[in-house]
Amino acid sequence: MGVLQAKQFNLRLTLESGQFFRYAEDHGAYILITGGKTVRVRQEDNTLHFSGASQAFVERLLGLDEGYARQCRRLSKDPVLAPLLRRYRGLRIMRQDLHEAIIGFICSSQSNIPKIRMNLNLLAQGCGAEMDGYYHLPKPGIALNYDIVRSAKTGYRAKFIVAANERLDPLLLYEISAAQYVEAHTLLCGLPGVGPKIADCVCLFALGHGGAFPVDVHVARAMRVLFPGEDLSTELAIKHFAQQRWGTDAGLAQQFIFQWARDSAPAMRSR
DNA sequence: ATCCAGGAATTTT
DNA sequence: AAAATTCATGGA
Repeated sequence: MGVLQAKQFNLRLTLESGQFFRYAEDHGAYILITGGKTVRVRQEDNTLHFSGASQAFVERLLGLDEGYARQCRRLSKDPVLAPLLRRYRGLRIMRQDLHEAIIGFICSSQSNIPKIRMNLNLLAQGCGAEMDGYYHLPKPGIALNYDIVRSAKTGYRAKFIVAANERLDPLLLYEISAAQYVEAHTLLCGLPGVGPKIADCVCLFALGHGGAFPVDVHVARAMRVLFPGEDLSTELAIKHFAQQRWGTDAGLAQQFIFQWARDSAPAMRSR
């Protein structure tokens, strides 16, 4: 058990913003099933009650480091972003387990959040690592059975998940985590089923590379609405524009833009 | 029924 | 090199 103060933090918004999939709801609290721990977290205003892991583990996972206020202050100077920051104040970037994030985001290709969560739940159950009544994803070095991955309804992604998992030994995982942003992105893109978008998701949500800017179909649409007149013809052009405009805060900006795009999806459907 | 979903790999211009 | 097609599956 533990208690910590967390100002400018919204647990629900952060967990349900599409960056993290291994959680379950339980009577107003969240169970986070990650990193070999089953963590229970509940927020009351600026107070966070937690159990199942150390305070340091919880703070790292949820992105509760200093620096958020400064990042928000810098991004608020952008008149386009300022209203989004006000609306979604407390939305943070998590720092997840690298191996779990890679598997999770391979599942994310051409999918949706509820289905990704279902895939990972089935995969964890199929691999059988139960703890505290919850099933955890297999750790690095545990070979994945293709039929089990396939039976998790991962579709055409199953072979990528198995093949990527084969390559993800502790040494490669360490090299990825120790690398700078661009090199980490390159290494990740070398994995089966990992392209530039998923590599940026991993860089941002697991490795803490604040300049990473994953461009999915929603963010691309939103960027073209928010910045008409700019050359945002390709995903790469959008990413470069964002990195030039927001630098190492680009990733946080992306998270606000993605949230806004989700909320206003119907209105943008015809773009 | 038909279409789309936080893309990437493969094949075809 | 750029553009089109394919890849499973669940939900609307």
